[in-house]
Amino acid sequence: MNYWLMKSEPDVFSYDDLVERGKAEWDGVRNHAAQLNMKAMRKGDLSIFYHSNIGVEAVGVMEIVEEAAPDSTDDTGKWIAVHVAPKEKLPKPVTLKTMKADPALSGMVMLRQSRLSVSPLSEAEFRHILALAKA
DNA sequence: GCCAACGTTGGC
DNA sequence: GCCAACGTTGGC
Repeated sequence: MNYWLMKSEPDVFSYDDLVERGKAEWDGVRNHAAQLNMKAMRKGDLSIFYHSNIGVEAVGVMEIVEEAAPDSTDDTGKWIAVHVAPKEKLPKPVTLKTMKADPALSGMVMLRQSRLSVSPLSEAEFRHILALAKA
């Protein structure tokens, strides 16, 4: 099982929107590195849902429920998307500031490449973020 | 609103 | 194939 972190601007699509919908296509990703990460996702993988721009914090956990398939918002046929479903809302959001300040998370890909919208997490990083959310 | 990081485009 | 110009993302 692998772990991921995916970003969305909450005024466009928030974790609560995902909860309301129950299941959603993670579409609109137009970056090759992020696409490669999505192609590597397997059913059952878990991902942190992160709110960029507004909030700037990890807010929930979601599960990959369908692996890479053509992005329905793309008419060139070049881009893929996965489907996700909400798993757990974090009891307390974990802010970017907190993650940056935590030595246990210093290797996080997202911290090193802030513009990458879909990035991998190690199992230790994933568990650590959950622990921070419950502290 | 500004700016840094970085991806893409296009001229050569 | 290089690199300058430009656009976008995302934090502050």
